[in-house]
Amino acid sequence: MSQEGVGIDLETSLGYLLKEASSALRTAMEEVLRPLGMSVTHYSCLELLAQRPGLSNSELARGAFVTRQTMNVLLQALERDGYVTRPAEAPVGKVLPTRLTPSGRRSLEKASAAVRSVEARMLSGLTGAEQAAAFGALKSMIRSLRGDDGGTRVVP
Amino acid sequence: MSQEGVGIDLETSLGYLLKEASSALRTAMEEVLRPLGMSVTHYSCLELLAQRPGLSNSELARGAFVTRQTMNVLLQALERDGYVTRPAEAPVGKVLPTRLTPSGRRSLEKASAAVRSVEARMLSGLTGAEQAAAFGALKSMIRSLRGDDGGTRVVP
DNA sequence: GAAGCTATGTCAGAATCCTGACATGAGTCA
DNA sequence: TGACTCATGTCAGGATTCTGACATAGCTTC
Repeated sequence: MSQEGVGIDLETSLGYLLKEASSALRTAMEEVLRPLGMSVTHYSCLELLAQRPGLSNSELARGAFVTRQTMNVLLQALERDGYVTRPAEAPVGKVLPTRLTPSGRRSLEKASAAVRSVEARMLSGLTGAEQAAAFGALKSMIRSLRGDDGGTRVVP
Repeated sequence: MSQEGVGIDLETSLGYLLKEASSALRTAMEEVLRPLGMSVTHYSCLELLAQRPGLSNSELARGAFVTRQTMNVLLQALERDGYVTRPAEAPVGKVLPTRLTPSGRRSLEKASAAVRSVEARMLSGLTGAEQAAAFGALKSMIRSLRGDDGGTRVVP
């Protein structure tokens, strides 16, 4: 069957499959994070800070694939609840380096374990070689879509 | 370096890479669709209808990864602008089968060509074998995340 | 036939996220 | 030094999407 020349064949489109996989992953993450009272963006922010302490608001936003404004309101809430800290004044420029508090680190631990189990389930049907191949393919797709090979990356 | 046992290593996480690739694809699609006055969901709806005429509102929502309510407001706008048609009364049950109008089909043609070029660019650095491997890996991930192998699929 | 379950279309309200805009600080170049 | 460009943090408004809820239709089971 396929298509008669017009349109994109959704059954064989890697783009559609990419969206489908990403959607399924997000749904699965939401399911395990909801009992912890945490959203995906919420978790992403904490995980980023655990690996790169001192990240700025804008860098966190890029790393979590949201805008600066969205990350800003999230950070204000996290700061109010005592999960992260930001200096009152910027040590240099306008950048406010953010750090996890012990409370934030504790909160992240449970969430991270939950997300790790989701990722393990996602990869359960793949061999190590297949995972490596998928990794390389995704890297290539991102590079091609972005146009340039360089660019600012929060997670290189 | 990597991680000291805690958390997910974002540099090697396939989940993070999946989100990154999906985000890059969405951004690229938005860029080419904006000049046509079309959003990604807008385009997805039209493309789905071109391949599966008579799809219902709920089925379109599942295929475009949004809720029924979101697709409903979109369909009302598309119907008002003459891109799709729905019968005033359901021929059977409550399901209203939706179809593209000639105007909608014309509108889709340009958008589809633009999206096709984005997908081609995305895959430009991959061989056919690599694309096939990525396809299989993504299929496996989706199957594992969903838990069951069956389930209702709009695009099988 | 009646009861129960699921799925659909739709409405209303709320939460989320983004676009636009502004002032400020750092780096670059003449 | 001064002008220019770029990035950052932040505020306000608006657009988009989701959650919750309702009535209804079909299917299954008794």
